[in-house]
Formats: sequence, C-alpha cells, structure tokens
Amino acid sequence: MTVAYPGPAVVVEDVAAAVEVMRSQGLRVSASRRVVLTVLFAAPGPVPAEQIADGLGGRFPLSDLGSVYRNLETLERVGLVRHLHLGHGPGLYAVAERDNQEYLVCEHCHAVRAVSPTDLDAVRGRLRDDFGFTASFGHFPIVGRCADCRDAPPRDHDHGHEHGRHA
Amino acid sequence: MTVAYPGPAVVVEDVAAAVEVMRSQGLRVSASRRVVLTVLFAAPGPVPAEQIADGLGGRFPLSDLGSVYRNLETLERVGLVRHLHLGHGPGLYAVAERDNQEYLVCEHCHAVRAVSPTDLDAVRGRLRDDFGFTASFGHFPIVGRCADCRDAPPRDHDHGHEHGRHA
DNA sequence: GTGGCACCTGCGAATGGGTCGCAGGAGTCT
DNA sequence: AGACTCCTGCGACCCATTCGCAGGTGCCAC
Repeated sequence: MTVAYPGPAVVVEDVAAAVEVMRSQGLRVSASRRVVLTVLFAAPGPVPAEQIADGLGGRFPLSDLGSVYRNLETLERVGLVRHLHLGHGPGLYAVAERDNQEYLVCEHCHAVRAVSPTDLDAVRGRLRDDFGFTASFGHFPIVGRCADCRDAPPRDHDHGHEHGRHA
Repeated sequence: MTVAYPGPAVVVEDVAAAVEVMRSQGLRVSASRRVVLTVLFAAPGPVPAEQIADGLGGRFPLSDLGSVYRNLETLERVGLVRHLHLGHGPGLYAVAERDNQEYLVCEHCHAVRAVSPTDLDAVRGRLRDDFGFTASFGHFPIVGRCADCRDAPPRDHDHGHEHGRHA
C-alpha cells in the first residue's frame, strides 16, 4: 500500500476501457491485472485483496496475493482503483469510478451505507465553518449508529470481520 | 482487543481512584496494572500499547506486551480506559475520563485535533437529520484536511506511522 | 499470618494483513 | 525474432495483536 501519488480518479466503465488507460500510462497489460480488474468490476462493492486473489469464487484463479497487492497499488496510482477502510478488518478495494462514494458504517450491525459526496456537503460545510477542517469520508468512513441500531445496547465495539451489506 | 462490553466511561482523576474502581469491580490490583494506569495518566494523549510496555521511557519497566494488551482490554471493559484508531498505525489507548474527546486528523500533515463532543453536535445533528445516522468520532476520527493543508498537493494517503502532535 | 484458589503474568508461538527481495517469465517496442 | 524491462510467483519477513500454558501472586478466609 502507501500509494505515493494517487492520481485523480479515472472514469472507465469496463475492463476494456481500463486496459486502454493502463496502456496510455505505459503499464503492461498482464493476465493477472486483467483478472484484478475483472473481479473489481464484477464485485457489488469494495472487496478485500484476498477475495480478489480468490478470483471471484474460483472463477478466475489468481495465484499470488502479493502480486494482487502490487497490482492494486499500481492501479490505484493511475487512478483506476481506490481503497478504503471500513472499521477494522482488511482494506477494501474498488473501481475508482464506480465507487467515488463516501460511507456511513454502523458500529453495531455493521451495515454500510454508501452516499454520494454531494449528500455530505452540508456536513462538510459545518466542519469547515466550525473548525476550518475539510473532511473526506471516502478513505475512512463515518462510524456511528444507523437508525435501526440507535437505541440498541452496546455490544462490542471492535473488529470488523463482517463486511456489512451495502444499502 | 474486542471488548465485549465496554462499560460507560468511568470518571477518575488519578491512579488511586482508578485502583478503587478496579477493586470495586473485583479486579486484582497488580503491579503491572498500576504501571499501565500510571503511564496512561502521565501521557499527554493517547499512546500505543508498545509505549505503555516501555513504561514511559523506561521509568516504569514493564516486561510483557501481551499482558499490556490484556490489561488494557480489562481496564477498557470496566470503563477506565478507551482506545481509538487514528488512521493507520497501532491502536492508541487513553484514560477514558481524561479523553472523552473526538478527533479530527489531517491526512496530509497528520496533525490531530481533539475537540469536545459537544463541539461536534452541529455536525452530528446534520447527519441525523439527513441520514438518520448518529455519528461518533471517538473511536474512529474524522479524516480530512486541516486549514493549513487545505490546498496542499496530494502526497500519500496511507499509513499513519507518525502520530501527529495534539492541538 | 498462612493457606488456598482463582486470577494474572511472562513467555513463546501463532495469526492476520501486508510488504519485500529475488530469480525467472512475459509484455512490448523495434 | 530479439532485447529490454516490467511483472509474477515464491518465500521470507514485519508489525500489531492474540492465545495457550505453566508458574506466580493478589485477595479472602480462617
């Protein structure tokens, strides 16, 4: 990880278009990079690296987790991929264009709600007005209680093994 | 970690008072638990477990990191301690009463700004109004750009090895 | 003040997520 | 087709944290 210069998100809507971007950036188009992109496009939301290495349930076998991480980093550097951290648990990766969203995560039921950045502008505005701080909830989401769990008793407030369903 | 039932924060202002709470909870007051508390009270802000095991620069030598983790968990369960995650990097621990704060972390210069929960009520209010979501920024802070770094170019957006100074 | 028993400690090994170095393999350009 | 890199797979490694176990110790009762 540690993406030195995460480029601005590049908009592509399929693997072929992503491959074009890769070529235009001087990156080689290898089989494993195609698989990484294929899995990311096929996934319903952000997925952990290990799931990418599994090749979407064995349909696209990929051998090496280390290479997956390197490819994710490379693809993130050119802006095709992004990653985020939902609480604890492994980092999650997604196609940048398809996932330029910000997240609200319920610490109780682990539900994940994706919202478009503009929906959070009012919140961001308050933070800027009150603290001169410009928040971004893409990489580290907002954690708290969703409406359903507002009054639920505390349970445990650590580990994020379960990746809540997306709303 | 994985605190099963993090009790409500217990308010104590020194090690002696914390020891009282421990006794009242049926916990044994061991030397190493005293050291953990002493270090936490002496620290200027949240500190990683390893720094606790170091015993505040060797002044209070503690042998075993594993025991430190176990004690932190135990003390957190009774509400004397809490922990949080500032970006990447190890978890940070603090005396619950002294640190019932919420945090804003700059992803660029890693500065950490502690604010009292009430100062974020307006922000929380917007989130509740707009999404029915009750946010808490104590365990996972708000990440973004502080005023100084608002217009700085992107640099890297991962790893939090440096624990920014507190504001 | 001395047992005794459960709890706590220290140690070491293990786990999970992620990175790195290296040697060989495969895109790409000509 | 050749050559030059980059990319891959493998294994070792790192860090933060957890776990199992055997032995030590705080605390309560007598």
